[in-house]
Amino acid sequence: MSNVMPLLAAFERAGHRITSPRLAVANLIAARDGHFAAADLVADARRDRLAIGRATIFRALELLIELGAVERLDLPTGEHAYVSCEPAHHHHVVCSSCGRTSEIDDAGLRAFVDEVARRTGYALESHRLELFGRCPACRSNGAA
Amino acid sequence: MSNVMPLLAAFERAGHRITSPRLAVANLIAARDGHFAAADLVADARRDRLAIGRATIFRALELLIELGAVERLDLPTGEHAYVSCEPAHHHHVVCSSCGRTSEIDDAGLRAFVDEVARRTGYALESHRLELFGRCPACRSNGAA
DNA sequence: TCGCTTGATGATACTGAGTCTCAACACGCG
DNA sequence: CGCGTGTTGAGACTCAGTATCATCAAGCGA
Repeated sequence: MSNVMPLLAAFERAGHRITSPRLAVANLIAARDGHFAAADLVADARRDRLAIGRATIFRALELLIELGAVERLDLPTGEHAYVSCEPAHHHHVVCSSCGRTSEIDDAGLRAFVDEVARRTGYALESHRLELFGRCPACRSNGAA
Repeated sequence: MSNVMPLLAAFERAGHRITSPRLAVANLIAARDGHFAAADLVADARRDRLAIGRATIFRALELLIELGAVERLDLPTGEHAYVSCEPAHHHHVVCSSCGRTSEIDDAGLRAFVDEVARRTGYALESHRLELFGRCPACRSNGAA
């Protein structure tokens, strides 16, 4: 459960209208804990009897990704998932029990990337890093 | 262009038969430079007039992934791709021009992961890291 | 207020990756 | 030979994501 505001702000900042379908999608995303699939949003919309087309949900999602307010991640299983997040470069730590994510900033990664560049001779442009494990809450719960 | 042997060895080690379709798939993979999509293999097989079913290619690929002789990676675009590689924990540096990959071992990542675990309190189980950039060859070529 | 332009929407068809099903086949073994 | 298990290929299917297109709503100038 996060806040809708950053999502709406992202729309506005980029000069897109905040229409009622977009607001609805933003609400659905904000109401979600942890990562979710596009299909989840579609299901949520249907559950709530929202008259939002599938295409619209995908479009809103795509827009938010482009604006950096939502990020796409790849679970260890190879599935794609989405998370709403701050629009700054960072990485995610994903709880393999509850699916919640935490964001982490550099934490020394920069040095690691430089080291790899030095060793391989590549001019590194971007990277993708995702960490998976059990979050503190799930650990203390001992829950699945 | 890599070697077929490790792929065949992976099949044998796990007690799977090296049948002619599997051999063919291994050859197609070995003949590939850099990463490839499953569809590429299907196309290659067709081009070479090989009588191999689509399903068989996917099955062989799945098996090789399970055995660690092939890894699935996620390109920055969100597409899935495969690369053949050593069956040990490591990460890939992918050339964004030519698609070739290099493998890197720890290179200090371990310390980084520990640091993240310390900061977030997560019990980290696995991670996924991919780096993208231009390889030395492409850099000196100035080629696209 | 009318009417135009532009962005947004929703239904639907489509694509493409990957999976599932199932009947047929091939090997190893008694 | 005849059985059992592992493998195969064709094709149907699923599911995420995209493309098409006619409709609709908001903003704006005349």
